[in-house]
Amino acid sequence: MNYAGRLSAHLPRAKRVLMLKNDGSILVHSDGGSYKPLNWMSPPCTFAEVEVDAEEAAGGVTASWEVTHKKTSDRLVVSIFEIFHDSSHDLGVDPGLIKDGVEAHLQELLAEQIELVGDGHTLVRREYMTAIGPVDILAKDADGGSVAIEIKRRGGIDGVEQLTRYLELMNRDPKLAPVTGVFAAQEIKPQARTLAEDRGIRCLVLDYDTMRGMEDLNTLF
Amino acid sequence: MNYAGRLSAHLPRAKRVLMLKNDGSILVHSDGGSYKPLNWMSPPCTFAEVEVDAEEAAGGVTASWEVTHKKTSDRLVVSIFEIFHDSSHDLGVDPGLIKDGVEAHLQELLAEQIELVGDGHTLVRREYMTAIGPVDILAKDADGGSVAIEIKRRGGIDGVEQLTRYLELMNRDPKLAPVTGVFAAQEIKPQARTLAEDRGIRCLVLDYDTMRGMEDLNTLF
DNA sequence: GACTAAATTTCGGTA
DNA sequence: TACCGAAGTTTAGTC
Repeated sequence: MNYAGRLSAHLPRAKRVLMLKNDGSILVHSDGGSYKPLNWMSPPCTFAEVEVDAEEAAGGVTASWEVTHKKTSDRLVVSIFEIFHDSSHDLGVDPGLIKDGVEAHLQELLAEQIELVGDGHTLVRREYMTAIGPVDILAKDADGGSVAIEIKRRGGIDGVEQLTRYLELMNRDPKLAPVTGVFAAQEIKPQARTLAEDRGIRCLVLDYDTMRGMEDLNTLF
Repeated sequence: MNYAGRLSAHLPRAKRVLMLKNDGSILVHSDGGSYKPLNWMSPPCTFAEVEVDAEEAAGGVTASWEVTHKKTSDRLVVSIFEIFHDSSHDLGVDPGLIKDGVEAHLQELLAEQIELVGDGHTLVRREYMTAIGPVDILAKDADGGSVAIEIKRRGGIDGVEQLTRYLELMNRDPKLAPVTGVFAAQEIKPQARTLAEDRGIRCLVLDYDTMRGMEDLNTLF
């Protein structure tokens, strides 16, 4: 199997699972690893069975598939030696996945429990818009100073950079300045913490389960 | 189907393709989209068939699977209503994919053709280590000034941020300072270009095919 | 449609 | 093993 497109890749002959989807896309899976296939072609693409030339046939190839992307020039060529099993099914339209409990939920919880950021803090608003994008939470501290909060599930350097950009911009606005920053995440990487604290940004580790428990209490009483 | 772990997710009843790998992991695919499954459990994990209780059985559930992660508490519960087709195969160990032509190759080519950055430029070294990570290429310009080059396949804002961090640090080093920055990519997003130029970082669009052609010429002569 | 940021990211390399 | 950055990332949301 050979792929040519954004890179070139070759996959040696072996027993594999090929999944052909209804939109012409194809996945080539091995018996391990995570959900990422060894090789694939994303839709929109077209599937075509091509003639096997004499040389290939002599090498044991019984069929050859060519899957080409409709927009880019990406191309995947599959050489079939032997088919151990073949099965086709009509699946119909999928109702889709319902998710719950991602970053948005963390943001919601922290907005409700803004005192976790510090005593006397009050919520101004969630998704406070700036020229370069929305700040997750804007709050005020006990002294009335602005506090910009960036929330992440896992806090890395990129999140600190993002918050730094917001702070830089917001501090140019005389109605808001001075604005301090809080970097809140379920888990904060050491390098991100170092960078944040070096820039005067406070770090806050969030316990999702505890916060959810608090919410349940608030609902009860 | 219900997943509880890093988030909670529910997948309504529908006809789907379930792939059970040898390591106990499971993928749930629909008939469209890209290679990412609707739901899954990554290895290492254990697969177990559990008893169907009376209520579920009354609702049409014929089998129930529970896939649990071995380290985290992630759990995926699959309720089987009907099996349209079932097939099992031993795939053996996979030889794996051979890749060629990624960012590393771009870096290699630009190091060989460093004059593309500017007349009189010379290579100092690739993967120049700093305290916060390796700079892709360190070079010197015609006047002997240091030049830090960050290479990306597709140049976005995050790449500019990365280079900015390196430049900030390197300019504190009297042996290197002043260090100028070059942001090199096959494609540079307009917003990334604006940000880079605003910070005095030069942008350089690389033509992979041309550079590869040059390499072929260098190999010939 | 272009671009940004998140992802149950996964994957590979390095300290 | 932990951490960081790239990925043929994919995906979702916003402008």
